[in-house]
Formats: sequence, structure tokens, C-alpha cells
Amino acid sequence: MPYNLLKQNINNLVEMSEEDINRFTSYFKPRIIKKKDFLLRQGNVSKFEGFVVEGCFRVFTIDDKGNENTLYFAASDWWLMDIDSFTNQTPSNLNIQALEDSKVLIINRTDKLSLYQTIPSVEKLFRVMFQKALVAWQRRLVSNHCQTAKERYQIFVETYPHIALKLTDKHIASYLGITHEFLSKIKKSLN
Amino acid sequence: MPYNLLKQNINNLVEMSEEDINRFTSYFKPRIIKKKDFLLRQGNVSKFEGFVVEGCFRVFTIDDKGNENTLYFAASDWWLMDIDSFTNQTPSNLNIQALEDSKVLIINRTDKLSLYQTIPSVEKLFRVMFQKALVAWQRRLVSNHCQTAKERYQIFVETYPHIALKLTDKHIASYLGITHEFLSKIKKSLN
DNA sequence: ATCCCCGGTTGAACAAGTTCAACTTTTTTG
DNA sequence: CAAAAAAGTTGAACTTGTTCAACCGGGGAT
Repeated sequence: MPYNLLKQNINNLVEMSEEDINRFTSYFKPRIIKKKDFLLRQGNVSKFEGFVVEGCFRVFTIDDKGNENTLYFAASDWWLMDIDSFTNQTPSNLNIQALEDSKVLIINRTDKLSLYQTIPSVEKLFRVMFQKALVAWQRRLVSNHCQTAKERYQIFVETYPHIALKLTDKHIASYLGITHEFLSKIKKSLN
Repeated sequence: MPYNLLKQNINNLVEMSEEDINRFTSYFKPRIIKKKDFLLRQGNVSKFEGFVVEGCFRVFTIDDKGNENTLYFAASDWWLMDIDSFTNQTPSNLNIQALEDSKVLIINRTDKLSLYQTIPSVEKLFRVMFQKALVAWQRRLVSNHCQTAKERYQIFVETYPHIALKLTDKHIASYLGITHEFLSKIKKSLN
């Protein structure tokens, strides 16, 4: 039952009536994404938001110089969206790619926008979700400024050991904002 | 009329009835903060959220090694809060200090929490506000990973020329995540 | 089974940013 | 106004992280 995971996730964020939760989640459709396939490609306009039931995704952007930068990884129980493109219907700066065969629940934009209006607790759900995410992003920036790449690497693998297992060093390096060569040297220095 | 600026700011975020806006903003109390005084100190628990009417603030944290890191500056028309401490009532990691004599509108925690429940459009207001802020923080992290300090400095002064004028180089350096000595060398190289 | 492509490793030269210390200039305060 | 404090500058030595190029090894596609 993939919907149980979603419902549980919502329950951990806000108190919401059984009825509201059922109605809200009923708009999500399951979708299978094969390894290496894209849920969203840079340049396209995002029409959906997603919740990962199984598998793992990488959300990254490629800049003018061709550098890949990973914003975050989304494994089971994580949300997946390009807020900017979804909200403003502008071309996305993000790529969302499956790192392994994955299962997601998808809600489309039209449905979500109308649910904001018809189920007030959905506003609260996302207010709380964004609020939590904002704190995490602020912490990450400070961590980037105050800690060395080595420290950030250690904290990352300690904090997300299950996710780290699914990732190549290239992915981790692009998340930490360093080259994969340098990450290799960091790992060597840790022995 | 300081409340007009606040009302205008809200109107730019969401559509809200005259009545709701009036009721919501009526809970904000004006407060004067003198230059160098603190609206919040690291270690204390935040009981308020604020909106800057006049002046300028710096929101920063001091880490274990004694490094100051500036999360953001808040001049007129900006919101000012420690979301984490306000939400979870945990000791704050942030300092909020006035860089010049300033005027803010303050809402206390009890009032805000009850307004979330009594005025549904307040949920929406903050959902949209946090959503926008989240996009900005994601962009800032990518910018930090993909651009040099020199590039980030130039973009900062171009994007916020009016704020940059009020800041010392130390403040700007701690926002960019570099030492003030290095910022001095960057500025020299730009002549 | 084979090929090859991709991920990871290593080294050397280099660039970006830090540290510390000494000094000058500007701002604050009594 | 004077004195002191804070902000900014500069240089030299150092650390952190990058770039490029060469090499190794294993897993996927055919």
C-alpha cells in the first residue's frame, strides 16, 4: 500500500482529518520510473509534484559552465518538486532523475491548485512542509560556509547512511559542491 | 503609516480580503530598535516574528570556532524571523541585530498561532511566503557552489545596491562566506 | 564472452581562499 | 576635539580545493 507511506508522512507534518487526508491523497497517481529516466528535465515546465514511495532520485542543475550541482537526493518518504517552475510555470532549472527503478505518487498541478482552495488543511500541510524545508536549507548554507568539504562529507554519510549507499561518489561530490577527484582524496585521507 | 507598507507587502504575496488584512495586521505592534541593539540573541527562544518598516538588520550565527556567518540582511519591506526557534521553541542559533536605528512591526507567537486558526488566508500567506523564500535559498546554495567569491560579490552589490550601501565589508564578507581580508583583495582586483 | 564505458584513483601543477601580523583610515564615543 | 575602537588594506606563507591527464577495474550492453 504505497498510499500508507504518504498518509503517514502527512500525519507527521500536521494534524489532518481522516477524511481530508483520504480526499487529498486520492488525487495522487502511482507512477514507475526506470533507473536513469527523468521525471523532469531542465528547460521544461513542471506540471506536477511527487512523493517517493520506493527507490531514489537526484535533483540537480547544470550551469553555464557545464557543472552539475545536486540540490538534494530524494529516497523513499521524500517529496520531489521544482517549486519555482511549478508555481510560476517558468522553464525549470532542475533535472529530476531516478538513480534506480523507483515508484512515485504524482499529483498534477491543476488538481493541487484546486485542492488548496477546497481543503484548507492542505494549505497548512504545505505551509508546515515549506517551513521545515526552509530551516534545513538555511542550515545547509551555513554548513557550507563554516565547514570544510571533509567535515561536510562525514556529516552527510553519518546523517544519510542509507541514501549514501545508493550514490556514486560523483553524485555525493556534486551535492557537496566539490569535484569528484577531491572527494576521492578526502576518502583516502580518512583511512 | 507603517502599516501600509506591511499591507502592501502582503498584497503582493496573496489575494486577501481587506477585512482579513486589517484584522491580521492589527496584531502587529510597532517597535523601535536602536543601532547595534538585538531583536534576538543566540541561545534565547524566539517569541515573535517581525516586519521591517525602516532601517536594516543583520541575521547571523556564530559557530563553535567563533566564525560569524550572515544568513541574510533585512531592510525595509523584509520579514524577520527565526523560523526554527519560533516554531519549535528551541534555543535560537541566530542573532538579529539592527545595523542602524530601525522600526519594526512585531507579532507575538501566541497571536500568530491563533490567527493561523481563525484566519485561513494567513495560512496561505505564509505558505506562499515560505515557498518563495525556499526557492531563493536553493538558488543561493547553487550560486555558492558554482560561482567564485568574486562573482557572488558582484551579483550581490548589483542585486541589492541600496542594502549594500548600508553594510560594512565585514558584513558582506560574512554573507558571502569569505574572510573580510579576501573581500578587500577582491575589491582591489575590480579596479 | 567481449568490449567498452563509466566510475574511481592518483599525481603534479595550479587557482582560490585563509591566516596572521602590521599598518592606515574611518567612525564612535567620552 | 581627542582618544580609542572599529573597519579596511596589504603582503607573505599557508591550506583547501581544482584541473588535467593518465591509469585501473568492474558492470552493462550486445
